Amino acid sequence: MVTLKELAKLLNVSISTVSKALSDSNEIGETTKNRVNELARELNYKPNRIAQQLKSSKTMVVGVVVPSLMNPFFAEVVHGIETTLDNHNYDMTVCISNESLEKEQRSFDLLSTGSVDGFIVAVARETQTKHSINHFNRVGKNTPIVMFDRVINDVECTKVVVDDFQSVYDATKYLIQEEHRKKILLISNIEELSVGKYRINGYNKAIGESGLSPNILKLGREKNPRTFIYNYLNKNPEIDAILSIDHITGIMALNKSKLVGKRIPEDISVIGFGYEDAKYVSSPKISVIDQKAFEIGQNSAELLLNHLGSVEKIPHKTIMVKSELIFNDTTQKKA
Amino acid sequence: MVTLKELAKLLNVSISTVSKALSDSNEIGETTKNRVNELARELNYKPNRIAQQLKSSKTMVVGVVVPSLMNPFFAEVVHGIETTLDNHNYDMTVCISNESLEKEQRSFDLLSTGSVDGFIVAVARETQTKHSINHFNRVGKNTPIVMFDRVINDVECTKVVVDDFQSVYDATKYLIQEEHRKKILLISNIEELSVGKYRINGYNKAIGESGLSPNILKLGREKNPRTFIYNYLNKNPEIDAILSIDHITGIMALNKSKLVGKRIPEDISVIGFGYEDAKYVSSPKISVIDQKAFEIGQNSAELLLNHLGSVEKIPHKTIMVKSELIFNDTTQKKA
DNA sequence: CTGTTAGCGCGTTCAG
DNA sequence: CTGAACGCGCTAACAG
Repeated sequence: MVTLKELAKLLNVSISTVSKALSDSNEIGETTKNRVNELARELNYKPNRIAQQLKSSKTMVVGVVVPSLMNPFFAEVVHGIETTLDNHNYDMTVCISNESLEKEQRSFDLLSTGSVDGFIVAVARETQTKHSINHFNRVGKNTPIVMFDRVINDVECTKVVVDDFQSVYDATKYLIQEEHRKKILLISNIEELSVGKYRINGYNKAIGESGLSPNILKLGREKNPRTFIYNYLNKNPEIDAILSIDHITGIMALNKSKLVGKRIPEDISVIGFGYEDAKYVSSPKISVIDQKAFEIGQNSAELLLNHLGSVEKIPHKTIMVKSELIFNDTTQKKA
Repeated sequence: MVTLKELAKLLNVSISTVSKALSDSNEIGETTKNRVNELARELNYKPNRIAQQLKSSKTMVVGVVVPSLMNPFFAEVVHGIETTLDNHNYDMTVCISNESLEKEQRSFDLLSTGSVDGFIVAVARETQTKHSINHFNRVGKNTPIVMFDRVINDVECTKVVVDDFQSVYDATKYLIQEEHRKKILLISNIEELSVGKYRINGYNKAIGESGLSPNILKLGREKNPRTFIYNYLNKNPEIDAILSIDHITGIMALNKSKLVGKRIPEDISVIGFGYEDAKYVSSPKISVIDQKAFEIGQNSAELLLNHLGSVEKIPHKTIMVKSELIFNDTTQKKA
């Protein structure tokens, strides 16, 4: 790596002259600037970012800590984050917590020692169930944190949440009022997460308001979710609508509905959750509550950059990204 | 952020004494060590990584440049990379090229100026079609590069490739010899990528050896691939097996086969490509050529770490990660 | 217009 | 056993 020092030596000028010349300071004469710039280009000089970071105590790097990248929702959020960060010349260090509290803590503690200017995080399952928040508070004192989707209310920081309650409430209402469904099954494998609870609450409220009775199938970490769903549908043929609150069980339920001989959407409506791409792998194309993952990522990054850009402390706020009920071919109303 | 200097001041000792005490140097007396360690813990002292990096000219960070994270194959590879890096206390900076040459170049040039110790990359589509390799050579002189999956032969670096040709050849042979299929359709949306071409070659060789005639459906960037597939299957009812060489069209074809009234796997066998999780969203569970994406990531990271760990130059090599034909429920042979 | 000096935070000689 | 001094590469205040 060629450094300022080398350039200075070769040109018989001082280091700071070179530095100033390269940053086009008006303290330096045209001729010297030209000499410097030419040699720099010739030798392909690039300032060492680490040294700049040490000097400025800014890294232009954001730490992104997510539970998984194999979950398409998180993958898309990260894509949104990257897009916005790139527009502002920031890089991102990605850590995958694997839903582990310990890993999440380690990532925060390591990166917070100068490696990043801020964090964007969706907290791990274990962190949420154990309600462990020390690492956030420890780090958050010096480094801004933005939480998205999986947030912890007790941590004071900026948050980007999904309208979990409302979106499921609305979808349930739709099934009741527009499609006149009577036996609506809610299906889930994330009932222990905060977002899962909000979504279930939305369902329960809508069901309660209509005098119907709830049917909830909680799969959790069930080993054979598909068999489980199949058996349930077989034993409960009166089910006339299925609403999934995660990105996978909706498609499973759709497939199993066909197997038990239901016509879709005539006999049974299906609404999935999470991301629009689900329609590519489902048949018929599944209708979904689209969480707008990309936007969530963009918003998270923008809010963080606001904090990084301003000198004084900005008050923390919580913004909500509205989901959209997208009608494809598993509901009676079509696109 | 608390620094060595602050600790030194509070304890009335010199900075270097604190530094040595914290690294448990035997130059320092027990009592001093204890005093230092206690205060350090109390004030939650953590060494500034940027300063360490500048000093050591090692960052313990790897740059990972991939075309996309929404493609589950790349998401899983990145997961594998992260797992291995984490075991060795490395972090990763992830850049998404979005298949753009310009973005890929920018990532390489920026990160190579001290930010990372090495790179792992799957080259962008545009880079591959334009065969632009200057940025790799420029950076590769000082910083080791590992390419995976989408590699460029002319660049001298370590490579991790998939047995694209062989895996598709074997799967085709299987369909011919074990299942006695006569009209095997190859379906693809990546025929312009190098890996796509290798896979098609594997198919053609197996077909040719058996005296059958090839049937290839190239979807490219087709807007309505599903309709396209449906129409094709309708017009060609003699098709008795489908082999997809990407991670998505196999599931589409499976769904459409059911729609045209085929029994699976009695009337028609389906083999998908890419990742085993595909079975969760397909019904019946799709049989696949599993690319071992996680292993590819692990291997890439390990090879890079070898280079980073050794002082002298290690010769570049190319390793191949073997895929596995996984039998689920869309082939006559079952798991 | 150019150079000297200092310092970001750390680790590591070398002197005492 | 402890401290002073230096340098990693860069920027910026301050002299000249």
